[in-house]
Amino acid sequence: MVTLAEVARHAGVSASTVSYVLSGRRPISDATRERVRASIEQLGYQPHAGARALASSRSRIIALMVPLRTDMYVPVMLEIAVAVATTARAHGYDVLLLTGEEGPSALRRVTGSGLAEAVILMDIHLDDERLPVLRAAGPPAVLVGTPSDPTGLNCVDLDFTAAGALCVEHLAGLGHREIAVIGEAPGVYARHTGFAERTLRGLRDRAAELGVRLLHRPCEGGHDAVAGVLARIFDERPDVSAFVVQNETAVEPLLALLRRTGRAVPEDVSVIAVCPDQIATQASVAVSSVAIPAQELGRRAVERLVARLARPDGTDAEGVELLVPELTVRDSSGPPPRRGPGD
Amino acid sequence: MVTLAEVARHAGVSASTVSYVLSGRRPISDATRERVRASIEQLGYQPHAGARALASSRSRIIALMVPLRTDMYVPVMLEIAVAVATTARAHGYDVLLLTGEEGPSALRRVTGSGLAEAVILMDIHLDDERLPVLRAAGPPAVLVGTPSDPTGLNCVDLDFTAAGALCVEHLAGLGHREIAVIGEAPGVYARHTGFAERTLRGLRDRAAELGVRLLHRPCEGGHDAVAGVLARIFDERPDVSAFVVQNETAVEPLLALLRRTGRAVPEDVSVIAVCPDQIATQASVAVSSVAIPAQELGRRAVERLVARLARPDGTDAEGVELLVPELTVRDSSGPPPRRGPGD
DNA sequence: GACGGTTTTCGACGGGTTTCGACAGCGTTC
DNA sequence: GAACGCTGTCGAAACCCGTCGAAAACCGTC
Repeated sequence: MVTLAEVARHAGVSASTVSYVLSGRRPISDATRERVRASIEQLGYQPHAGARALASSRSRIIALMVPLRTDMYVPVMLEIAVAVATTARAHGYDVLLLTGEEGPSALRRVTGSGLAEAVILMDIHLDDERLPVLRAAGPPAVLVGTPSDPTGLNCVDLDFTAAGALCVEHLAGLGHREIAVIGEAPGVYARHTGFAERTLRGLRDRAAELGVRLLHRPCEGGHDAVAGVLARIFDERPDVSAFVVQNETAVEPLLALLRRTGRAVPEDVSVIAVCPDQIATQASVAVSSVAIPAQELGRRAVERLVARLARPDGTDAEGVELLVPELTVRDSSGPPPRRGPGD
Repeated sequence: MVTLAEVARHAGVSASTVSYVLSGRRPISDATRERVRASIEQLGYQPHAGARALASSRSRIIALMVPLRTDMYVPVMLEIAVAVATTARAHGYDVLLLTGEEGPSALRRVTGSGLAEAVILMDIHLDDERLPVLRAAGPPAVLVGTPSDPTGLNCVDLDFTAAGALCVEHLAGLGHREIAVIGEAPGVYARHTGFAERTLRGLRDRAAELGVRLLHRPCEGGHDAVAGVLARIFDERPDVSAFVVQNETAVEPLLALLRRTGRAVPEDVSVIAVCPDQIATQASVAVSSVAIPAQELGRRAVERLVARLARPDGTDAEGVELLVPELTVRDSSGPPPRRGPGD
């Protein structure tokens, strides 16, 4: 392995000079710099990451904690992770992949050992057990998601409450008075996953304001589960004329089931979803949807973190950064059917 | 930050003793060990990762390179990644997340700088551009997937050729003589992605052996794309009685389209897929499928790597480890319809 | 008191980063 | 013209924190 000392010898300068050429933390004459650069090139020198981390106490590594469960929003998760990785690289950082498995202690481990300088957390629960670690002399952190009390924390999230409201507004604006919500799997709510509960609140609050009836049912993924939930919904509320779906795996089954039971979308029933655009556009009916800006979330999380790490005084511009949801109207939503006198 | 020296002082021993308590590379008396342990506990000591890596020239980090494109087999990718991460942790390693974006140079970077000791590569193309880097004095590596020439490389993969063969056998055994294959997006074949091409070869070879006609069509994801491909297939080969699908996003659309065009599955048409079990079981008809053992692949890749790293002589038990595919028969495959004389 | 075995310490690394100071070159000043 | 200060470059050496080879200290024995 080539070391900095060898480069220095080769270029006829001292080790510190090479170091400064690399870091640019002090001016080096053009001639020297070029000579050093050439030596680095020739010898194929690469600074040793460990030595660097030791000497500078900066590892240039960001830890990313993804949920262990891969039972929900998988494409979104991966897309965020990839966006985090590429954005981090653009800023000279690498990304360490942590799963939720180890729990909060993983944070202490990678942070306390100086392995990672900062962390990004995904799959935030309202009362997330990792938060105490962060608040107590924790490392710089950004949450992708929002807990119930974000005080002292740094969050980036889609405004799911607004997303929920937006869905109801759209449907109410079209004339729907009775809406059903097909949600995530029951476990997601049981864990008090932030985005799911917030969406639900947004839906309910705006529904109440607009005098729209709302029925929410959690739903496991897959065709059969959706079939069961759908049957129950129509049983309880035969007048439902619109669905809001927040469950990637339920979109297509719902469309199929509606079709099979003779309900045309959007003529008889409207469907809108909170899901990645890919799901919405690839469905058998292009679904009106509120997109989940996965890449944007990942990118912003890293940028916040990098900005924070660049600040030498360690001040934390805490706060929640909410992205404004946007509803794209496609082919699955329209006015409710006119009810004839006999209905 | 607490250092090893402070622990040593606190416990009244030398630094090296603490180090040996930690590493266990040398016997330490019970009394001393306990004292040191207590001090570590009390002070909340955590060894500095960088210092460790520097001194031992082992970073205990494995780099995992995932494809940048998140356009195919997303759940499988994430599942493998998560399995890699958890298995690695179980062996004391952490995982660095690389995207394909940087290309082969990323391998040089993390490896040359001693950031990562070894790498796991996913999304292997037949003539992958990262392979030269690996062969030329490369780091320990395991590929999840198989290139066309695996000489000198370490691969873990599902035997996709056998998987393809298995599909044809199953259908031929049921009596089908005319099979259509709905494949991955054209881009996947254009890139010569290993698993896609191998599956295809397995399908074709066995079809030829068994005298079955086979038609292969790549297919973008999504309902409309599948509709187009399906129409073309029935146009070219009206007698197709079975489909093999290797494209996560095409399974459900295919089922829906068959239903809509009045073809019952499996009475009129059989469908089998090469896909994760979750997709197969959650579809509107439980699909007979060859599972993609994502977790197993991730786990084995790490275990091979760890075994290799543990070998002090650096010998490489190279070779390709192929998992035997298993076909699970569900509700989507059966004998072809009997053809009346008028057909 | 020498000896074998076990336990512990000393100190030299590993490869960068950064502080401090040396030195050169140049313009001022008396 | 010598002394002085300044800026712009660079080098020496301390330091970051573990690891591990070599050697010392300690124990009980013969």
